Amino acid sequence: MTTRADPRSQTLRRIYDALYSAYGPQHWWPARTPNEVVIGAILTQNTNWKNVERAIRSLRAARALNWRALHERSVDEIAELIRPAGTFRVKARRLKAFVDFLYARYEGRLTAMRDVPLDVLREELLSVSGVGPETADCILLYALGRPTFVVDAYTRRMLVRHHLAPHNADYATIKNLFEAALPADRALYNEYHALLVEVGKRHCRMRSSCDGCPLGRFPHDEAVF
DNA sequence: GACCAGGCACATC
DNA sequence: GATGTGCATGGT
Repeated sequence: MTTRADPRSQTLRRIYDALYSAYGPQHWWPARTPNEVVIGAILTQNTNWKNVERAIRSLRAARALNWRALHERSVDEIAELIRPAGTFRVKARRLKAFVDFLYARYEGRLTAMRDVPLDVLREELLSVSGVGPETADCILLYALGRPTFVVDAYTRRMLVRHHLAPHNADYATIKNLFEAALPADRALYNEYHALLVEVGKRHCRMRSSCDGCPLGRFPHDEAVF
């Protein structure tokens, strides 16, 4: 069991401070509305965010960037609109699965989820086809404002590089590492994840280097991913 | 032309 | 229950 007194917890808090000092507030998630957050969370699966933006613009131009439209349109129609996001047939099915769930359980409104306990809601989201742990946590944190830590590929890389987790640590283990180290604060979880993406994009992907990385003073390997 | 990007479901062992 | 594979675009 990890506790807040665990040296690793202290390191995770120091890493947050270092990232925040270096980059400042990130103003995440990059979406205009909670609905867009959910749609973006599904579209960004294994996909560069720029391609997601194209797909979201396409949906908006077709007046399909809302639950009613997605509920009424066919999977094939949605697929054509989101083509730039890649794996578009799969993602069209997943958007459809989510909107079907939203209508079946919450009258087609995210706001109707307001009074559902976090753990219950998380399980419900995970039961939707196409919503795995990361997508569920993105929805909970960024669309619904719930304090749940989002673990993505950058988060995992950072932890492995800095010897804070083994490369094969599963999602729940990594999530618990952060949640044990930090108070259950929505704004803090939001900012930390966003900062990890920023440092990851700059320093922790293929052909990037550790030069100038704000985490340089923390023990790490300069591995290439 | 190869490789990668803010995962997930499904098949198979 | 661990591991492998398909999905498919646009950028580098």
